[in-house]
Amino acid sequence: MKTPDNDLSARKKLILKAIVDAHIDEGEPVGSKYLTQYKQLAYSSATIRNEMAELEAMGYLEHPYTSSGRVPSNLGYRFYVDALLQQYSMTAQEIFELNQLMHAKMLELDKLIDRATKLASSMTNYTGLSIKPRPVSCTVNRFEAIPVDGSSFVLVMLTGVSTVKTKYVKLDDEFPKEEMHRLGITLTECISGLSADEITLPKIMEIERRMGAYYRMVSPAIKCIYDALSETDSGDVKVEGADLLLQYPEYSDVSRLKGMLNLFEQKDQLLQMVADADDSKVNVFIGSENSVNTMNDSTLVFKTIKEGGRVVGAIGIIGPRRMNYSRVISTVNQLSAAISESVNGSALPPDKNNSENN
Amino acid sequence: MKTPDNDLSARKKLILKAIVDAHIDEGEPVGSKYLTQYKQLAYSSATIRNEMAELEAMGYLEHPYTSSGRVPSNLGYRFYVDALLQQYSMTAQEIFELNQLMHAKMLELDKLIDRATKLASSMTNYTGLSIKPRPVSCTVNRFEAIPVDGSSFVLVMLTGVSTVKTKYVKLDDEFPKEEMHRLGITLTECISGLSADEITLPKIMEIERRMGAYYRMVSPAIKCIYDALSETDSGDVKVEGADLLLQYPEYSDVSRLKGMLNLFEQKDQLLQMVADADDSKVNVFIGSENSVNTMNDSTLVFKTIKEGGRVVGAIGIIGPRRMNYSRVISTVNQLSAAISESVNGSALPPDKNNSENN
DNA sequence: TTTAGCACTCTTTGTGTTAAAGTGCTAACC
DNA sequence: GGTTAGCACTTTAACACAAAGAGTGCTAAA
Repeated sequence: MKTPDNDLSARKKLILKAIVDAHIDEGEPVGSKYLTQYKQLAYSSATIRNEMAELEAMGYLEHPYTSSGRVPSNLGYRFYVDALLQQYSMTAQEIFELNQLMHAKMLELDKLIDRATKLASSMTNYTGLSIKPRPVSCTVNRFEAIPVDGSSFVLVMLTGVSTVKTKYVKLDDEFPKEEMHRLGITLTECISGLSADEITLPKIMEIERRMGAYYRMVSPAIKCIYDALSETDSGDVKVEGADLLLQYPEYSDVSRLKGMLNLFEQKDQLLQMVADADDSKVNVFIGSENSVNTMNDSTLVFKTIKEGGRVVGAIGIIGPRRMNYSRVISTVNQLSAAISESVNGSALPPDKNNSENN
Repeated sequence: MKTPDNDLSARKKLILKAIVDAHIDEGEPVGSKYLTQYKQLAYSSATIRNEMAELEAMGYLEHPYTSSGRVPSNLGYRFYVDALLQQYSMTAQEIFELNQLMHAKMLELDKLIDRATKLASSMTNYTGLSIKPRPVSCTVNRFEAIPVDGSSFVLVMLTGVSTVKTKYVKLDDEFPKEEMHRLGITLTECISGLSADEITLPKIMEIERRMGAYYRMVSPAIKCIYDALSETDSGDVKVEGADLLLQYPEYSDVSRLKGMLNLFEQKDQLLQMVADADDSKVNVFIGSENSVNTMNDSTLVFKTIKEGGRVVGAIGIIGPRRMNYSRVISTVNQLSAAISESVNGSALPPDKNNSENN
């Protein structure tokens, strides 16, 4: 549901923007009298009152009760984000920190996303979410078996998505170390690039044949590969700076805080949102848009990170619905762009900031 | 400060235990009248009242205000845990789950600790802490360099503590893949078993000499090794099930919840506690024992996990001071014992449960 | 030594009152 | 017609105050 700009007169837009800005600053419902102090609104409180009544009728504002200032509705915030928001430009310090991150040359995606999320959280002062979906069809490009002792080795798997997985494999017997090494090579030759369900019995038999007398190493290794490829904990969501929520009055209500902490534990829901999201722009879920009803008064801003066309993660910021959108959106946008650049080698231009959902 | 048993008459002990039990069950201050319903206490409320007054004078009980039932003090809980608690025995289901964990043969310590913490949290219904200190003198037993492309490789490090670390190393130039492999072997030969500060310039020069014309691969690799060994985020604390806190009324007070969430973010403090702790038994920090004042009304129970005499991690449970101690202590004890067994190969007998601090 | 009884203290809960904030509407004004 | 001033109305927030409830401490009796 796109909200066309021409629904609203220029003055209504001005007033709506002023209300959202004021509410973001003050955290409290804003009244008509308060708005008269804005020099751009050279009208009396009564005029503004009339406009506010109309904006409310249109669904952009809400009344907590019969008479105490107005608060933007989800739709109001949505319009603000889509049409009224002006681009935040980063300070020198912020750009510096961002460059720091990019020059770390920490090319392992997992760690990169964690770091970026931490940075995003500290830059915005909201809680960060480091999201790493485990893609359904994860494949391994290269296997390497590193002997630990005679009867066990570490299987290192370089996946297609700039990550490294390791599994400790315990064998039932003693085997020569050279054979373990050879197993790695054989696995790479036979099943690299295949997803879990493409590793068929004939393939496994082929590997066992190649391993000759040492065929009994194969089965435990394959089991571990299955585990790694179809990891039961199907994705990972790390929460960075949950305590930051508490500085905002909306979370001094225990039940609301509870909802939020619950959301953090139900990582599936977050992963689902990321999976369903538009991966070309910054996504902004305001309030209870998009079904997750626990976050009725919160907003989630995130952008996915792609590698070779595949979504491999996302960094997000979650905070009160009354958040500093321009700041948060541009931070998330810049950081995810920085990571994509780092991972894909070439710099993709950051997307336009605006987004639409619902 | 050990509390000798003979400070208290048998009846006082009985009453103290009854008070702690009742308070754990009900969550509210307990009064003299309430206690008369315990059939073991065949006394009138007045008699119990007198005893309670004395217990309070001795410091075992506290008065929230002039007149509303008593609550155990830190000292009261301490005495309860040290002297009055009887061993909780696990149900068949719990033993089953525990065995499940042990049979997973997931020999990577990190993952093992995470799994066990998750299990401990769900078994006790309190928040779990998966604690992995980065030992000061972390050493690498074996290096392996796995080429990714001509100018980068993944450096896999098998550390002395059953963990695997990987670092992505980006080189400034193109190098043959065989040389990358040879670098791994050379590193293993020259600096395996050394800690970060033992990797001196002569050693590095030796490695460069051995790599001959390819000496320029060495410096980026060494840098990564330094990073890995002295990882700035010097340890890792994962919080499992923070939302479980919210079911306990002590955390419906926002400021207390805030303190707890804060504690979760200040991982250093937790790591310090683990580092200072007695590693031979289950540690129980009750209330504000041991300086961490943010957890005034909470208790932390944890036990370290040792491998080859070194503390390599800990699993812990944190919850309201009014927690089910017997349950929590035995769960933590069993799970950490199971991990130690799994890691050290041989089964160490679980320690005695009791503990003392402060 | 134990118990019954009672006065006392302190919290909790509910109620009524007042002040403040902000709206909605009407009528006047430019 | 758009804008403004004025005023009645509504609702919350804050405060005080009273009544109820719970549990103790103490005294005196069993």
